[in-house]
Amino acid sequence: MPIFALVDCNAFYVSCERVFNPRLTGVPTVVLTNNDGCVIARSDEAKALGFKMAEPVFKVRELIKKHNVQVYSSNYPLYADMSQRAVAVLSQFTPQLEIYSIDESFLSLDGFRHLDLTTYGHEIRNRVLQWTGLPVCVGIGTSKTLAKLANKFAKKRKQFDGVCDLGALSPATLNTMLEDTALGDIWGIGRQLAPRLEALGIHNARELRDTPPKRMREHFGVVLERMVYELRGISCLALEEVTPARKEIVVSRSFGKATTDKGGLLEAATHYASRAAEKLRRQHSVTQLVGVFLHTSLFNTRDPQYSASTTVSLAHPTDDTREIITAAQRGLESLYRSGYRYAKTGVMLLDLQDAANLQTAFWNPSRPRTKTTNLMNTIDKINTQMGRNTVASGAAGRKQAWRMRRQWLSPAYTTRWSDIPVVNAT
DNA sequence: TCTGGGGTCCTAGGACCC
DNA sequence: TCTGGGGTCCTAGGACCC
Repeated sequence: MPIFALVDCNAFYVSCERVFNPRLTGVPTVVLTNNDGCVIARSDEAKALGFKMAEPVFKVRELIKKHNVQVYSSNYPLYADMSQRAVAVLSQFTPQLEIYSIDESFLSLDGFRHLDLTTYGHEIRNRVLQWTGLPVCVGIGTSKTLAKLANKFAKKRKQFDGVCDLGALSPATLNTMLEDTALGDIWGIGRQLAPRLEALGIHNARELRDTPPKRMREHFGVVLERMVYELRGISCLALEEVTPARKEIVVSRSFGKATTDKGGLLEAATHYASRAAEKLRRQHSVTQLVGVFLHTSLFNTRDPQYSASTTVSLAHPTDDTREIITAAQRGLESLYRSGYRYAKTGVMLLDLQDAANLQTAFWNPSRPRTKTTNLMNTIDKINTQMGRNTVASGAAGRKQAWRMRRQWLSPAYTTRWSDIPVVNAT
């Protein structure tokens, strides 16, 4: 039987801010989504004050003011860099690791059965904290689903002190803990599934575990069937060490302020198209189908609503920013209707293929591949070294009135020379 | 006034084929 | 008047994740 550990960083974005701003320690702090729209990370103090996950900021203005809560805009370059550092530490504890998200990794502990895994978990926890400044919790179990659950116990129940190995618990204790676990706390059960399970008389994790898998398959399909096995400790979901190439790439943003202006929309689409093309090249893929969508605000019900999407096929597979921009602009032109206040647009790259596997005959004969590749590589290199958008399409605009709000952005402490913190020793 | 962004997997149903 | 069965591929939509 495999053994998995899930290592998850506590309030990751808030913790990243705290590493470089220790003044925030013990102070209620929240981090917001892009556009400063919703709360996505909360310190323990903020949770205690009643801040909810994904709550819109305008609903909690008073609460922020009343308790002098510290507010930060999302600083993704900082979080991505801190995430890499944490993974580098975790890699010292296992040869097999899956980066599951920016703040979570699955570790295979198959080769460490001879150790006391709870102790090992504490070593992981201590070293990540000491070397990166990030507090993490560790959950250990014989399936990914159980490791996720164990992590939740490690986080919520003080007696575990941040590390919970389900294998170290007696069956009776585990049963009680599963009975106390709401369906929604299980990995893979969301808002829709929970009430449907309740209707079948299944109310907690233990009852789901003890349901015949076949029954779940009949009612919900293979996903829930697998979940029952996973809860029984029979692993169905393997560790994925190499991140597979993305099957689609999406770049989309809500606007800082709704716009009626076609020019602004085209600028935004151009900007998103070039960001998407960068991502495409980074994973060495090519696209032959570019999707575009735009819509008005889902929340402003007084304004007339409009939502549309389309795809534009390309004659040849490509990773050329210029071709992708042209396609995105054409798509947007065809969708645009005047008289609406648009809140969001996005560009998708679909039908992705591995560039290396493509036969030369499929490339655009009017654009020699080597020339395109050299140009794109050069642009990517410049933008990596000199900062994003050092070289960019003029059609993305200079004013960028549509760009997102980030009112409370912290410095790029680890990724921009001018922002590196200065330490004074006296 | 103000509500994120980027993904995956699965299923059902239609088109089409032999 | 009668009108199979099985397979694949594609797409849209639902549900979930962080």
